[in-house]
Amino acid sequence: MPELPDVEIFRGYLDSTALHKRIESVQVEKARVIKNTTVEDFTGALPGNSFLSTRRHGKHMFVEMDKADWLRLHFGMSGYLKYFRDADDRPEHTRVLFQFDNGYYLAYVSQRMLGELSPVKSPEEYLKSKGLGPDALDIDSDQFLDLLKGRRGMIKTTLMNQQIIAGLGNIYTDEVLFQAGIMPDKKTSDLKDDDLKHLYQQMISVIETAIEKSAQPDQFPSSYLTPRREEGSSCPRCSGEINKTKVSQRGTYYCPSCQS
DNA sequence: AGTACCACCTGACGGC
DNA sequence: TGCCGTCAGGTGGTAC
Repeated sequence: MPELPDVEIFRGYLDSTALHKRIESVQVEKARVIKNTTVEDFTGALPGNSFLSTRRHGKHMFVEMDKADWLRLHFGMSGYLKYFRDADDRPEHTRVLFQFDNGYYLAYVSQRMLGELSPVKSPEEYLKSKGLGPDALDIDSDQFLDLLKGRRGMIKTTLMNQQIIAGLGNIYTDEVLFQAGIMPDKKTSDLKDDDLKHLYQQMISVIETAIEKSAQPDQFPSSYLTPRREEGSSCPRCSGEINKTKVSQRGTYYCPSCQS
């Protein structure tokens, strides 16, 4: 699930559980998820630190440490965090485990191991080095237009490009385009300014709604497409059939009569 | 600039 | 029951 709203929920979860607790030890179960440093340096640098604060940019989460570099967490396609005390509650695919001096643990879980953790000097430096675009919640309508105008690719591809705008992935891009009534394979350059303004409003609305609903699709408004991502389901607006296709090699759901 | 294709991983599911 | 292809909400590299 980890797109912008999911990562924002993870951030709030870490804030309300693991902040300001002294790290006693760090256990790396799968070295593959640690990037830009060795497992030894990673596990050696953290004990004695506390998590001071968190930030999020797009799908990345940054954790400020009091003595070491910032910690960057990315969740890939299957990652999440879990704070627990009893060993029985330890999630199955725990890849990194932080132990605090209050006896609790924070697990970084990633079944498919496509996520990653790395130390970074600062969030800004990392974002710059990767060329990430601004966070989707950090731009206004005019900036959105500037970022998208003149793009020749398909609108779904453009919205999912983290170098243009950071935060939207496959699921939420489909939802935003459904709410905006725009076909995912429409060329971005074919959209009028008014279309882009409407699209911007829907993007903000979808993201804010998703965060408000804890990124749980079963709590989304009944007008949302996301809980109906399966072939043969019916459109929440017109009751017609939801179609599935591929855009940029990704499974794409849309309503052929509500989107054009 | 844009796109197709492959790779990285694990696991669930449907067909045979 | 077992094997196999396909697919899954991410990203990065390569080749055209």
